[in-house]
Amino acid sequence: MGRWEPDARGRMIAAAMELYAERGFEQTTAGDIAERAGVTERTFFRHFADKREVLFDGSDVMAKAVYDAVVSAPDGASPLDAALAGAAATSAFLEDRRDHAVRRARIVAATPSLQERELLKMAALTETVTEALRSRGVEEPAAGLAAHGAIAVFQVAFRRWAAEAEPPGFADCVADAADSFRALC
Amino acid sequence: MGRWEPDARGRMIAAAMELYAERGFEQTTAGDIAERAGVTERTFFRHFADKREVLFDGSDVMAKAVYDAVVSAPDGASPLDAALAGAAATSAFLEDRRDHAVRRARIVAATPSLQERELLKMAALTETVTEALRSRGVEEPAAGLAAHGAIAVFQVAFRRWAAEAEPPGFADCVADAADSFRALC
DNA sequence: GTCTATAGGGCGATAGAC
DNA sequence: GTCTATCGCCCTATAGAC
Repeated sequence: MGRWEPDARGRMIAAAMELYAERGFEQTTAGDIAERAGVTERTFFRHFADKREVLFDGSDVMAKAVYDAVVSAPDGASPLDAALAGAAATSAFLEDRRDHAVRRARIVAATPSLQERELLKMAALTETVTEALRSRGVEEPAAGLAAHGAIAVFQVAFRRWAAEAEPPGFADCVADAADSFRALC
Repeated sequence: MGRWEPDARGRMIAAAMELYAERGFEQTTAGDIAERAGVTERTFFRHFADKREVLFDGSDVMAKAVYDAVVSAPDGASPLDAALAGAAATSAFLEDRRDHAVRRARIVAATPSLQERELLKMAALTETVTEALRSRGVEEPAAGLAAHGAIAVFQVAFRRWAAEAEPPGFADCVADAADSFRALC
């Protein structure tokens, strides 16, 4: 056992989730989070660029997995199918954490400033999928449009998965949303 | 002529565009903008909720036009076609202001925090289109997915229209992007 | 760790329009 | 007189600099 309690980062994330849920994002100061986590305010800002970022830990790990899933989709897959393979890959990060995902989504939905950050991450993910498609030889504008479509499918799937009392698995929600998307055209 | 110069709001918007372009968003304080516009910092914040919002004046007027266009699309139009009518309606706000739109887009693209706000407006616009589709009797998830598709088409169309040296009209860019989108499925 | 500039909210005073 | 825009000063928290 070292000089500090272990997992300061995890404690800060947990403390932030609690406080944002209890009293709201704006009513929570960085100092409040640090205090509950047993660190100084300065330590909080060394781990997280800003107060929002604490709710987006690990989003680049998921982005990497999405990229790999798109790149390694079957050779014959259409641009849309390859992009949708990326959407499906997110289920590994959500399937067994529904409670946490729903609580987090509730906090984000209640706070415009957190929605903005979430949308920026989604836009970055769209860019990631676009890049992965281009590495498969897909040209613009098809690459960008297929990526946007896959992200829309993901969002619609997540909303249903979070809202329903007894939802099917997340992967099934993605598959259903993908079918609805294909039916559009 | 009264005590104050008229159109303080317009002067603040112009001053902000200039300063954000000259020295960047972060390097510009609200006081700088206010000073150049001949008002106090406090007046700036009375007109705009925050430093970002000054670049999004009139976005709700456009949202209203988009809503109306979707609602009044032909009776037989598919959900996607109705949503795309909304995307086409934005051309009235852009067609004759390419220079301004491009300068503004350049500033936004250079600043993550402005991108976040832009994405929030786009998400709100997606919600607007979704609502308009629902008022036409379109059910979820088709409404949300068609709305996302139309917004993607808009964004792809805008990017091309802004990037090309001698682009066709914005309406043509939307039509071309819509064709590419339909080809996805 | 300390120090500081800036964002952005609260509030009362003031000056004009009506 | 009322209503509204602007001002000026006070405040705290964020987040960057040192």
